Amino acid sequence: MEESTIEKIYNPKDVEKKWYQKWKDQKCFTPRQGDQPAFSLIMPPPNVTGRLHMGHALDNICQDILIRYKRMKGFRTLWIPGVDHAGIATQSVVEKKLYKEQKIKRNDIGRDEFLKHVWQWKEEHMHEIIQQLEQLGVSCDWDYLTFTMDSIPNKAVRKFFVDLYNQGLIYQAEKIINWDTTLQSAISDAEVESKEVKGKFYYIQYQIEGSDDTLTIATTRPETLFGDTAVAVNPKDERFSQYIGSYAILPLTDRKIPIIGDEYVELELGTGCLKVTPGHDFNDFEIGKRHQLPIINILNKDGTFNENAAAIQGLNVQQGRKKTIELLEEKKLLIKVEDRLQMVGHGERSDSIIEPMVSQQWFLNVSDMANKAVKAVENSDMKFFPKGWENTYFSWLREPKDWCISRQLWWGHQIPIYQCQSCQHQWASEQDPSACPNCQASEFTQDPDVLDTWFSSALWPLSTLGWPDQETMKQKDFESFFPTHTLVTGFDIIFFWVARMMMSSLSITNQVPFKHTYIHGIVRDKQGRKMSKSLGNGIDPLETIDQYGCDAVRFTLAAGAGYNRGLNLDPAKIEGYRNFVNKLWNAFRFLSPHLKNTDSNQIENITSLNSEEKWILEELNQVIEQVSHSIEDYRFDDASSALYRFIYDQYCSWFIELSKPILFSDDDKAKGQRLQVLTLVLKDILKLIHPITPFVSEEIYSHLSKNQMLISEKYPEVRAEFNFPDDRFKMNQLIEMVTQIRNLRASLNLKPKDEIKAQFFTDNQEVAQFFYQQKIALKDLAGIVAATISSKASKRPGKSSAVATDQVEAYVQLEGLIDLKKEQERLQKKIDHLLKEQQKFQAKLDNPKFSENAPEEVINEVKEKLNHSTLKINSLKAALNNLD
RNA sequence: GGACCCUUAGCUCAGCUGGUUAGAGCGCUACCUUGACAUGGUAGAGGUCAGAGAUUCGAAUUCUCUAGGGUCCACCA
Repeated sequence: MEESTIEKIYNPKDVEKKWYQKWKDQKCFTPRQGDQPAFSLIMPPPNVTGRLHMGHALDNICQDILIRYKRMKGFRTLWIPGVDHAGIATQSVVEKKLYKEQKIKRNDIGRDEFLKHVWQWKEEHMHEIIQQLEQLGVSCDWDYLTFTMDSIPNKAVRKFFVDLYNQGLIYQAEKIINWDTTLQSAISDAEVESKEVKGKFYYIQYQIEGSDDTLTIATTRPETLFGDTAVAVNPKDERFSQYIGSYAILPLTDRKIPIIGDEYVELELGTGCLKVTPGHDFNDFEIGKRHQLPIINILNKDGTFNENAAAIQGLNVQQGRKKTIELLEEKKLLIKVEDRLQMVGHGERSDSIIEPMVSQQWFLNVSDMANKAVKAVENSDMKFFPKGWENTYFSWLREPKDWCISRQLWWGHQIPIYQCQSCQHQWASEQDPSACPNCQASEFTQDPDVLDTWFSSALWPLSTLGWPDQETMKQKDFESFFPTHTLVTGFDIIFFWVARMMMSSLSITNQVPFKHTYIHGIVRDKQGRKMSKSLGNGIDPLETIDQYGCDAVRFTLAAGAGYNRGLNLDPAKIEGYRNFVNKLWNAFRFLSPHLKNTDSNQIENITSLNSEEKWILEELNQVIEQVSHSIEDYRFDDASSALYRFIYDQYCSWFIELSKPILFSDDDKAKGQRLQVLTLVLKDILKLIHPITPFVSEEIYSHLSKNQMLISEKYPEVRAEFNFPDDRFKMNQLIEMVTQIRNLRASLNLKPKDEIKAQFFTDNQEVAQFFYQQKIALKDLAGIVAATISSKASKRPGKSSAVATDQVEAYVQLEGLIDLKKEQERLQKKIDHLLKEQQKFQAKLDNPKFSENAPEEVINEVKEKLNHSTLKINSLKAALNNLD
């Protein structure tokens, strides 16, 4: 034992710092050597720009629980941490900073110079996010720390890209894409969120060429008419089909555009006439393809109108719309305007309205990969927990669209496509080339675009283990650790990330990147609302750790993480678990003065154990079983609550309380034995709970075990020799009896200090003997002095209150204190309640259909219950009769 | 428009393949500074498991419908 004083209130701050440093220094997070099976995880890399939020905390804590558990189970564990370069986010942070501090825009200094600034920024800030991760207590192997733009990931990206290019799966094309006018880049379909926006439906009149007839067109985007190249009607529409083949005069311009027939147009929608803008609408683009319509681009990259929309050139979309309406009104071509709710695409990152635009981009054809990825889940090579999430996964992968992978940014993996300036040959290359492979000319240019950040993320399980560099793969032991075991993440990135890792890994290695995917819920506030800046309801994990301690936060998140979709976080909960951590601390604090030689992990003489000792060991077995199962099933909630109950109720409230008289007695033998049990159970508790609350458990353990750190201990297993069902039964009788007597005392308004005399009656010899041994406990816990135990044949005392379990009756004599009438009522009420129960069971058994159909187990169970309530009823009835 | 999920104590939630006297934490009430812990102890109140119907010997649990809430996907001009 250390001599230092043990504080009354557990103080997490110093403890956390101390142990994290020790674990790191002693390489506890590094996979151990040997031939044990491997277990590996990859950390979803947080953005280098970010600050950790509760979602990160939950995600990482679940992983840490798994890795600590498996490590203690003897696996060769590896958890690989990483940080994401987050193309868009980082580039804009640095852009803003440069402008703010030096009034420099990126175009002023050029690409290379700008990237130097970004790298510098990254060097300065990456450690911040790592430090935040460390505060969560994560036991990942920092030697494996990977940044998504490190040279190995870059090699991985280039190799994957070049292979796909050479297979013809990556291609360049002029297609309609989502254009983010703020970022001035293309983004993928997955990065567009539709949001409901209040808009208007404008009805515009078009003149038909060479006729007095007009067509009315309804649109939400009148300003795009400058890019229109047709009017479409449904050929089946009798109102308009006659016009197909004629031309309409496009208002505000001098152009005439064909009126075409296309099945896509719906009869009931709008006016039944559709303006077709192939350059700025996904559907119109398709219609345009079918009818070989020309494409007119009317927007600049920043979202203002260009010369093709001369009347509104230079205006942004909002202004352009207003101006267009004014012009139409002047010409009396605007028939009417209606309010309308519509879904409009917004950029995930920038939140600005996405403009569909036709542009030259790189695409990846994912059909085959997606197919493989679907099959891998269908045949359970990879399993989702909870299973339901595979639907989300399938829905994305079963209708794959080509992935737009190029981004008009500077920060990211530059596309490894080169073009020769003399022969125009285009090729993809894993290394920076020195000459054109076609004509050997040394003048060539690299495609300026970078790849979607998710393209490198898709390779994360491979690149973090060194792929494709053979040397590094060996050094990182790719062989052992790939495929990884479990991916832990949120459902919001099932298709962004999970699906894409599956696709790339299957395509490269023919193996799944991980065998399980555990999807946890989204952390929300107490009322179930998303945490957001605008609502101001965010809970910062680091502040919370500062306030309550890391273990309390970890336990709270673990207790909330199961198979649910949301985790509503209430600070009151964290406080509650802070108290629980303190409870554990105080259990240790109570024991510590009694502990001398605590390094023993043995019970010297199992046969000499008494019933309560056997009971706690039996209960220990139960909790070991339950916690292990729950963690393996990703039911961290079940694991936490099993531990909570065992520690709080079984260990602290009963076992420690029952141990007090022995520890304060002079019976050295009994004391020694009891301490062995107390210590063994406490040590197992610490081992069991360590994955969830690593700090407090390690701290306490350091007082109990001199040589070994808890993090490297072996996880408890169920011990066959601790199987004591009979003692469990006896102990439960005692617990029930004590509880009932306390209840009786409360109903009689007795003060805690008031002592009572009791007579027990039972025909169960075992229980009788046990109660006899527990005289002191009965005094301490129920305030009973002078108890006697006799058989049920004996005469019951008069003027007494009584309580009963199914085995034991207790009569409490309280001369003068008992109001006979009240007591009668109390007993009658109990009896009535039990009678109802009894009738229910009896009715079941009397029902012939029940006994015919129900399995024997169930029937026996009901019989047993009937028997219990009958026994109790008889006891209480006797007590009632005995009252007067 | 499709798909999925939720509705159990005042609050936040467990309740697995149908058989419990329907549970936990917080909150609440009463009493307690008993030599680990007031970040504590003991006891208690509180639920016709959203509603209706069906299957069954038996439904919080399975099925159908209704009402309310949520999430994701979708190009409805």
